Parts: sequence; structure tokens; C-alpha cells
Amino acid sequence: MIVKTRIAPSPTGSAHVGTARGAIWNYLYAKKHGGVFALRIEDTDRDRYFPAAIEEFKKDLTWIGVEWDELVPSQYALRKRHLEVANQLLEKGAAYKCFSTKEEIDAAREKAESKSFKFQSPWRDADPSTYPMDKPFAIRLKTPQEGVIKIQDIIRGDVEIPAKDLEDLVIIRSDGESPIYNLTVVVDDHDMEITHVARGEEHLINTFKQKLIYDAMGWDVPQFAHLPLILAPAGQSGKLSKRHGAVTIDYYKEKGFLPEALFNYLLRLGWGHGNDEIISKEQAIEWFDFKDVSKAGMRFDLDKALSLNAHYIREKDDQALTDLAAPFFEKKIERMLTESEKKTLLAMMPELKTRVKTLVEMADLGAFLFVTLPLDEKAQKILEKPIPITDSEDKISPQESINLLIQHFSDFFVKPTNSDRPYLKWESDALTSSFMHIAEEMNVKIGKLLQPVRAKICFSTITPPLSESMEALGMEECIKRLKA
RNA sequence: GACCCCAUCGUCUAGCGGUUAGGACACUGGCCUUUCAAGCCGGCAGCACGGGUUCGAAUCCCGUUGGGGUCGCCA
Repeated sequence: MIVKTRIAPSPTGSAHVGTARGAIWNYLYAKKHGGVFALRIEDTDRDRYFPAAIEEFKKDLTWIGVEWDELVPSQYALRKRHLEVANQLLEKGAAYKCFSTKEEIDAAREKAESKSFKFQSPWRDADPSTYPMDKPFAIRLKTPQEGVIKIQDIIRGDVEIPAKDLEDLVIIRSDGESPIYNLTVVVDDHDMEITHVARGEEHLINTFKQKLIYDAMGWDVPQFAHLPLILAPAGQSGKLSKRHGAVTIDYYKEKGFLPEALFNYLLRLGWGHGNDEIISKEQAIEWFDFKDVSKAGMRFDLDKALSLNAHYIREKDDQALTDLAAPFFEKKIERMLTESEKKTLLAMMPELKTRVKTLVEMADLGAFLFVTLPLDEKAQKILEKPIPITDSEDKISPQESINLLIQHFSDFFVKPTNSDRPYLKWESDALTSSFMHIAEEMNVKIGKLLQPVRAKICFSTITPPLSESMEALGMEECIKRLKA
């Protein structure tokens, strides 16, 4: 039998990292076994149906590198089939018509005050001859009143629950036609011939209910794997949710994460393979197995995800990275980059990429290459701080030292108009040697000499190497900034 | 509250009856250095607790504690 897994989201917008991780694992498991990975959109709840959200979800999945082999674009479209199964369950006596209204049930629930209240429908064993005429009814599944329901889970082993703890679940709403989740999943998973159902642990209880439907229909039960949940950040309780922020794929995409970094991080969150940390998709396909997934819930560690992202940024080819980074720079400087500026960015990429953890950080670090910026606080201070002369009590003011530097630049780098005197090209190596030469001449430490220059050129004390930056900017712009 | 699941450094994990309990992130010391990174070398830090089982338990069993999930005519 061919392995077939699926991810079955009910999209409400950008994919939750937990859903994305579930998709990754399911995808890997299918690929590992040469099987099929399916995407099924669970849109049976029409009150929460947003087509745009579905598109966004698909985009997120694609971005992170998960491709589906099969698509069920709308579970809602399958409702006739769901109803048909519900009627079969009715015929088999595994389900019954329940004429109790939602209001009656809610009232009973309220009155009970116990959270563990189970609604006992008076219609469960009612004689059909007593059914009211022209009254709407829901269809409920008859759960056994004694014994246990048992399931096998790849991750957790055998799990069982007393049957009496389960309420007779509604499978068709009292509108007489709308199927409910626990019915639709079973029918679709069966019809699609899903062999492995791996979903969040929050579904564990549902699985017992669903087992009842499989059994009543005489269908084979798939293999189950209930995946541990990603928990709220340390100090906060509960599972990770929207209110903790930073939970959607879209968030990380906009923050400047590389898809392979987030893929790697999510892959490793709850699963490991020896001491391996950096794992490619191909390697993951070979190594991943649900049985190695940890059982306990875990916390999302942004620092680790960032460090992985920094790693993948460093590994990435400069040209590809430039293409990826360009939009982040454009957002930062609030205009498009020209072709020549893109070349500048490419040239600076080796210096930029070892210094950042995200593409947003890269745009912050490299923006000075394309626009002038207000000096940051520390840069401001540097320009006020005199430079000590080595082996002396004397000091030289930053502006004075910069003026001297400008003078030297015109000696070294400017082509003389009426002379054959040699001059240097404005390139990083030449700039570096000239800095060393000037520092020696002025009898100051090179680091001290360069700090104010760095401030004027890059507007910050934290920058890529100065010589490279100045080459990228060109002599004219550098002189202009130094004189400003 | 009831039912179910879970428990190795702060975090993510390796470990599957005999290990100096390993790695990664974070933190930290050093080297390198033109700021900041990167890189290299080093450090700190863990088997929740209590009982068993066993010659021997992080590993197996029970309990306690702690965390998580579920309790809808949502998915």
C-alpha cells in the first residue's frame, strides 16, 4: 500500500508555525516512503470561509518548500458524500436523529455547572414512531456507554479512554445537511486513502470519536501520530497562539528569514537525528520518521531560529542573496534600487552577510550605501571625542583628522590635471594601505583614526569594513560625506 | 473539576539497563581584529521528587509534583 499523508488546515490567514511544521513532517514522511502528500482545505465552517486565506496558506507552504501532490480545494464541496455516510450510519443504527434544540442543550449545560457535563439526548433510544413531525433534527453518533475505546499512536503507543466519557457527538447539524468536522475528516481520509494521519495533539480526543465512525462503517483505521504542541514562550502558559505574536509563516518571511532556515528550525523542533543541526530537505527525507518525534510539548526559541537563519544567509550564494535582499533594502530606503545600486549591493554582500541574522537587519546595516542617514547616538559621540596621539599627551580633534585625511586622499587618489604623477585607484586595498600610512604619519592608532571616518561615512559605529564600504560608495560620495 | 498526554542543561535535543550524560542556541573567557560580525579554542549549566525492580537505572514499574491538551450543532 502506498503511503499517503495529508495536511488539512482550515485557513484563517497565514499558516501557523505549528501547522507548517505538521505539513513539513507529513510531507517528509510521504516522500521518504515514495508516497503522496495531500493538501485538503477544511472549509466546512462557512462562517469562517475566506478564500484569500486559503491562497495565503498555499503560498506559505510553497515558500517554505513543501509541495503537495494532491489537492482537495474544498471539503465543503464534498458535503453530499458526508451526508450520505451520515445516513448510512443512521441505517446501521450507529447514529440517531436528535430533536433536541441547541437552546435546550445549552440550557442543560449551563445548569449542570460541571465542565465534564455530557449531554444525554432523550432521543438516543427513542422509538421512531414518537418522532415529532416537521421538526428539525441533528444526527448524533451513538457512543458506547461502557468499555474503552483504544487507538494506536505511532508516537505515543496504545492510548485508551473510557467510552462513557464521550458525548454522543453531532455529525450533522440540525439544518439537516451540514456535516461536522469529526465526520468529514473520517470520510475524507477514508475516501482519499490516507494511510497516516499525523496532526496536533489537541486532536487526540477527536481521534477516539473518529475511531467509532471508522468502526461503524467497517473501514480500515489509518495509522495515527499525534504531534506535540508548540507551547507559548517561557513564562507564559498554554500553547503558542496568535496572541503571542510571531506565530505565522508570513511574520518570519517579512522579518527576513530564508525559507530553508525556517524549514530547518521547524524540522528540528520536536525531532532530532543524533547531533545533526543543519539538515537539508533531501537529508530530512531520508532521516525523518514520526516514531522519532518527541512526545512532550516544546517552546519556540527565536534565538535559535535566528542563528540558523544567520547560518543560511552566510551559506547562500551572493547573487541569489542580493536578489532576495533587494526588496528589503527597497522597503528600508523607500524607493527602488537602480541596476547599478544592485551591483553595489552584490559587491558588498560578502561583507554584509556575515554580520546579520535576518534580511531586515541586512537592510538596516547596509542602507548607508544608498542613502544618507541621521547619525546614531554613538557615532555622534565619536565625532566629539578627540583622538589621542601615541606616546604623547596631545590629542587631535576628529574634524581636524578628517580634514587631514581628505587632503591625503587628494594626494593619493585624485588624478592630477597637468602632471604625470601616479595616483591610486579608489579601491579597498589602496584605501587600507593609505589609512595605515596616514595613521603612521599622524602618529595615531588606526582604529582611532578610522572611528570618526566610519561615523561620517556610515552614520554608525557598527558597520561593514570601512575600506570596502568606501570603495562601494565611490570617492566623490565619500568626500562629500566627510565634508558634511 | 473530569478524562487523556507528557517530563534530560535557561531553550531545542542525543541517550533506548553499564557513557567522564553528548551536541546546538543563549550566556561567558580567550585568540584574531579597522568598529561590528564571522571563524577558531575554552568555560558555565541538566537526568523534577519519592519509592520500587535490578549486580547495576536518565533509561523499566508505581506514586507525587509540575506542564500541556480536551470537555461545542468550531476545525
